[in-house]
Amino acid sequence: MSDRRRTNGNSESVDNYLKAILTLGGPAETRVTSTALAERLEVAPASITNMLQKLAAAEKPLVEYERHRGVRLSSAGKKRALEVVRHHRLIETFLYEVLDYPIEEVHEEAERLEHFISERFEERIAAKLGHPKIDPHGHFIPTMEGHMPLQASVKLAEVVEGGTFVIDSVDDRDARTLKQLEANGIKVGAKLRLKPRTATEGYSVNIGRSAKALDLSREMAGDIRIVPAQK
Amino acid sequence: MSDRRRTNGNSESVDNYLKAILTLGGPAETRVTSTALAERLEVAPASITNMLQKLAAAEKPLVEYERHRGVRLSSAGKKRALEVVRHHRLIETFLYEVLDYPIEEVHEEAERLEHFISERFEERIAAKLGHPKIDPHGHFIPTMEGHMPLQASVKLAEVVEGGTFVIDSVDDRDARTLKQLEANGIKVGAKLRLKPRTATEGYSVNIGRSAKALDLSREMAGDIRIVPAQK
DNA sequence: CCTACCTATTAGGTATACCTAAATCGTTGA
DNA sequence: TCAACGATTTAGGTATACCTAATAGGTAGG
Ligand SMILES: [Mn+2]
Ligand SMILES: [Mn+2]
Ligand SMILES: [Mn+2]
Ligand SMILES: [Mn+2]
Repeated sequence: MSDRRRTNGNSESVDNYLKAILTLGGPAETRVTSTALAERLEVAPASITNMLQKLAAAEKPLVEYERHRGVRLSSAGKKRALEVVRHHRLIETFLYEVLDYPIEEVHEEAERLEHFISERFEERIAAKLGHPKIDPHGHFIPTMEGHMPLQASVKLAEVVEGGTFVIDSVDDRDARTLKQLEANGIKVGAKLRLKPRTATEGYSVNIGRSAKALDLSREMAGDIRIVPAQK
Repeated sequence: MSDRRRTNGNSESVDNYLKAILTLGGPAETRVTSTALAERLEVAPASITNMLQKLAAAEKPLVEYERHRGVRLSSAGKKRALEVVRHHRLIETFLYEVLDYPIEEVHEEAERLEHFISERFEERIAAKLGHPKIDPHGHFIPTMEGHMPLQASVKLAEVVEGGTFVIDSVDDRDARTLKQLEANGIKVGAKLRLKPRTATEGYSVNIGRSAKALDLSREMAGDIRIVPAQK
């Protein structure tokens, strides 16, 4: 099967590069370095350079690449990246809602299947789920047209002032941490009181109306995004 | 992604070879020729020879191969082939029952996804469906342990005497023909009266209690399997 | 302003899974 | 028996997507 490409025409690898560039470039779509991609994709830097040159040289380039200056997505590349993200998040939602997966296991399965489902499959699970806008981790699901609102939340680990917050979303990539969060009642939509941070201290929070303070590991704090609670 | 292999360890290609050998070898597990595989998999004969030698030479061989004498599955190969068939048929059932796919579209999607789902996914859709034994085309779904009853039905195209029959199963690989069958009410479990065949004639049948005779194309007749009606 | 040092690219390889063209094997009919 | 023919295998390539080692580029501190 030399043509290990799906309906759309990109290989699984290419899809993963595009998604990584989308994520690492952030909403500002800043250029992404080879090293950053190498780390994210767990591939040697030399391999990254190779792939980027190939993607940039294609008839219909998926990225804009300048030697030694990093890459950004072309509009075709961005379109495809958002489509893959849509697949990923719809699949996660489906696995969680319909197939009763544990929250920490949806990501890995979605990471594989996102590349292989047809447009029909995408459409059918979206319909079955009532065209959801948010996945089980609190992330926006891009629309069929490739639109996605930008995230207003901030990383808990970066918040200094204390206060009451609502959990906006959690990172989905580390199953272990995600399971710990879940076990401590840290899930999307939950309320959380955060102690003001004093220099060296860790992160001490109260979940919901609990009086018991919970000390978050650095990992946990880094994987949680929050927004100020209403009023 | 040089390691384009799933949880289990075989590539998509290898899985497809194993499945083809299982099917072409039939219940008697006769040796399958390179040519037969080449046709089935739409791959050049030379490529078949290459792959068979690789599969036979592996530490844990998936096939028994003798130069110029064809291949058969080893017991490891058979185990994996049945697992892939189980995936395929569970996915088809799922697409049909849960996602409301048209019958003629389930096969193609299953053909891709069968290689990429996890054991958990397999288990969850099986549970959701109530551990079905038969897929939407009337084919047995191998059990988790790798058992599959053998098919008692015969090809309609090979039946000479007339009589009343029940449609046991239909071939799933040609979407066009399958759609035609469906459109004519030819579906699993339906009753069918077949005129005795006179030498050159085609296949004339009545579906259900219909008085209108239907002339089947060679294609259609070849894709239907039937069993004598009870009593 | 120039060297270290880190980043990135080039060069040269590997494995998988294909392909075409050129042998070679096996069987069968004269 | 044996030559011819079709089936099968061998030989030699391609494309994708990786890798390691060697080289070159950029920049920040002295
Ligand atoms: Mn995810
Ligand atoms: Mn992926
Ligand atoms: Mn099928
Ligand atoms: Mn398949």
